[in-house]
Amino acid sequence: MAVRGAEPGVIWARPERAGRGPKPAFTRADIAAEAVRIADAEGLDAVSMRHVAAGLGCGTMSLYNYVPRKEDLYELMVDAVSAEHELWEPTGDWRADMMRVAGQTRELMRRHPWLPRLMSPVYGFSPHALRYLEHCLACLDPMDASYGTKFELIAMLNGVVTTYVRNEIDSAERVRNLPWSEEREQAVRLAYLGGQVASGVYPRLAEAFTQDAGPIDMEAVFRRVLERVLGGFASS
Amino acid sequence: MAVRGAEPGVIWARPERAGRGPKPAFTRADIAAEAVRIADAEGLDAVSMRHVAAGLGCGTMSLYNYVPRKEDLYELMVDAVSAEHELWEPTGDWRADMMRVAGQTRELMRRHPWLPRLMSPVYGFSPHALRYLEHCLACLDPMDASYGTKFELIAMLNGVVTTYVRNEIDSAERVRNLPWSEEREQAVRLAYLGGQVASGVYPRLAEAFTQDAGPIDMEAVFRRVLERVLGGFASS
DNA sequence: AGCGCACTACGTACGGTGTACGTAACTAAT
DNA sequence: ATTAGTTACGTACACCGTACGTAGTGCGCT
Repeated sequence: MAVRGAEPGVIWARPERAGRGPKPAFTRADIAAEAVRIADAEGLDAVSMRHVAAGLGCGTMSLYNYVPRKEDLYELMVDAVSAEHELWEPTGDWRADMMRVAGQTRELMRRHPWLPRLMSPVYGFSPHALRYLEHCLACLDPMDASYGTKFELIAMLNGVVTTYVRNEIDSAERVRNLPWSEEREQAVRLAYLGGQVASGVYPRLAEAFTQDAGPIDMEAVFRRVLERVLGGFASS
Repeated sequence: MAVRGAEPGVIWARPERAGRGPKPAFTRADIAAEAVRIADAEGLDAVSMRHVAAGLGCGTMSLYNYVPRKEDLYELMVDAVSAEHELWEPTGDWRADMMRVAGQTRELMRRHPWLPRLMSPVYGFSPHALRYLEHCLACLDPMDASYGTKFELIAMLNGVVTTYVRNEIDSAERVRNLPWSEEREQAVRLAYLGGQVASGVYPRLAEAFTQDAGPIDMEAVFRRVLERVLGGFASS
């Protein structure tokens, strides 16, 4: 009888293929690809064990031979798309390089809108994540700082990008999924907000809302915020 | 017959009490408090409509009179604990004040470890969130910047704190929940990581791991990172 | 005063989820 | 050839969110 999930931790630690029984019908890559396909097409919530198994053309429980828990399936997915990170020869300008890294991460998340929800530093040690980390460190070679500081910078940058893109995506998705129209939703929200602000309890918010009427250039905000973060690290 | 969820958006827009029928048995605050109690005691996953209803001593479906969708229950929870934010008279030193805000947010999230998972800027307009925002703006009065920049700063700070605390909590929770021992888990992870790093494909990672042997002072890291972010905004 | 209606309350039911467990087929090592 | 470890997968369980129907309640209007 199989060990059935008694093994600890990291899925990457166990060999993909055990020597003994009949040869597996799928690779981890197959499974990850199918899960990613589903998530891209129908959203993360559509990624269920049954659904993925059906997509692969096998029984639901067969999946558990490859993936001990659903969490591990998520980990496979994150690793799979992390492979899309394009790596390049560092230019020597670490700030520019890190900006480029951030931009790529952002593009990655836009291609796979479910990524931010799964991004957690706990998943930080998959093979492709290691490649990515090494690449970041290479870009940071010219930076005069300890590895500790560099890790802080990388974690920070990832965190900021994740948070930022998550906002973008979540609001967009929420608007798309709601049954009533976007205008109706926005009208209700604005009416409520206006009412609250008009109460006089929030004078600064009130002032800000009369002031900031124009639409905001998200692209510019993104770049500016990142520049600031990098600036914070450069000065030290 | 009741309207049954055909109303759009924000739960805060609809009045807590309608004039017509029998008076509701609970307030939103009651419901939020119960949900928070459960989440604190048994984790966010234990917060189900059935569970909350049982805790309140009413039928499951009765909850839907107060809370159109589960997402709104989450929104109530976030607002409820946001009330714990202590507000003070700004000191005039906006960097110090914002550091204090961040520290409080962190404490809040440690008291309610499920908070980071629910924190999303989409929930940014609950009554207590507005209070919090106004307070931040008050702290930022001495800062020479547009409201746009100030909002960017606040969002950024929240994002960083959330990301940071989420790491702390998620890793802790993961370790606590796993059936095998922490040492075994860490041993497996380290063995795997060591093997990967020893392959020679990640020279910088290898160097970093031989170097950074000591335990890291999370408190110091937290403060340092925040200082950097604030520094990035101060210089502009 | 009394009618009607908007509201509360709540049981039932449906379609979904993750996954524990039992069983049968298969193959590599002994 | 035997056997032990693996793969495959169907069944079953305990949960989830919530659509819907129905009964009771009391405010607002006529």
